[in-house]
Amino acid sequence: MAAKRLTQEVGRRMDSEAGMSFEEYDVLVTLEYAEGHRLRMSDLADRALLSRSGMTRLVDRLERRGWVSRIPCPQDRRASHCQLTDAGQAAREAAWPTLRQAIQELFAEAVGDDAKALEAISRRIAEQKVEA
Amino acid sequence: MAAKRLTQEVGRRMDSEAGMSFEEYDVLVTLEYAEGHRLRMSDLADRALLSRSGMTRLVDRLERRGWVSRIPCPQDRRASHCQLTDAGQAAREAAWPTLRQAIQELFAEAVGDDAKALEAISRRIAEQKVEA
DNA sequence: AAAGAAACATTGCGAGCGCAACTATCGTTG
DNA sequence: CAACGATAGTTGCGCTCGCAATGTTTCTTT
Repeated sequence: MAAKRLTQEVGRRMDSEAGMSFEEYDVLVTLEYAEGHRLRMSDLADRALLSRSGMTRLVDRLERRGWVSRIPCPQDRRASHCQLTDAGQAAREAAWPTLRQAIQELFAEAVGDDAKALEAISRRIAEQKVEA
Repeated sequence: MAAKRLTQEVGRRMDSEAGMSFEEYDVLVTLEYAEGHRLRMSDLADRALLSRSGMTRLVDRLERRGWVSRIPCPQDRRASHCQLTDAGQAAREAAWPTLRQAIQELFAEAVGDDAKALEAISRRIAEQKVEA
C-alpha cells in the first residue's frame, strides 16, 4: 500500500501549496493535451476515473475559478464541451513545480535505502577494479 | 493509473456484495493478526493510512454492527483498545470469498491480453519442438 | 412517423474523509 | 510538586464523492 501513501501525500501538498487538488491538475493536463484544448464531460470523467456527477462538480469548481468554460456541443445538444482557458493553462503551469518537487522528494524517500545500498555496492566494485 | 481502477472496483464490489467497505475489511484483518486481537486507535489509524478522526468514525460503524468493541486501556487512560469480537471475525471470514473473487477476476482481466499472448508464444515453441 | 430505449449532463441526497478545535491524561522540567 | 507542552481520542465543520432520479436529446425499432 505504499502507492496509497504516496498519492495521499501528493494530494495534500497540491492542496496546500498549489491551491488545487491533484485531480483538478490532472483534468487541466488532460484538456491541455486534447484536440482544441476541449473535451466532453463524459470523456473527461472516463479518463479521470470519476463518476459523471463527480466530474460535473469538479468542472463546476474549475469554471468558478475561470480555468475552464462550458461550451454547448453543436453536434449533440445533450453534450457540452469543457474548454481550457488561458488562465487555466497558466494555473496548470504554475502548479507544476509543486507537483514535480513532491514527486521527486517522495520518490527519493521511497527508494532511499535501496539507492544507498546500490551506491555502496558500486563503490565496492569500483574499489576492487582499482586493486585488481 | 490501473491500480486506482482496481481499488475502486474492489471497493464497489465489497460494498454491494459483502456489506462492508474494503477499509473496514482491512481493519478487521489487521485486528485478527494483532496480539490479543486488539489494537489502539492510533496504531489502527497508522496501519490503515487513515486520519485519527477517520478511524474513530470507522470504528464507530464497526462497533454499531457488533464487530469490535472499545476497551479502556489500563496503562494509559487516554487511550482505548479496539477489540475484535467473535462476530467480527465471522463477518470477516464471510466477506473473504467476495474479496477473493473480485481480486481474481480483476487480475485476470488486467493481464488477460498478455496471458493470451504468452499462451500463443508457448504454443508456437511447443510446435517447433515437435517438428524439429 | 411514432414510441420506446439509450445516452448526456445535472441535481438531491447521504456517506466518508481530513483539518482544526476540544477534553482528558501523561510526561517533563524548573 | 506545579506548570507546561505533548499525546489519545473525539467532535464540529466543510468538502468531495457515488448512487439514484430527472430532464433533455438522440438513436432504434416497428
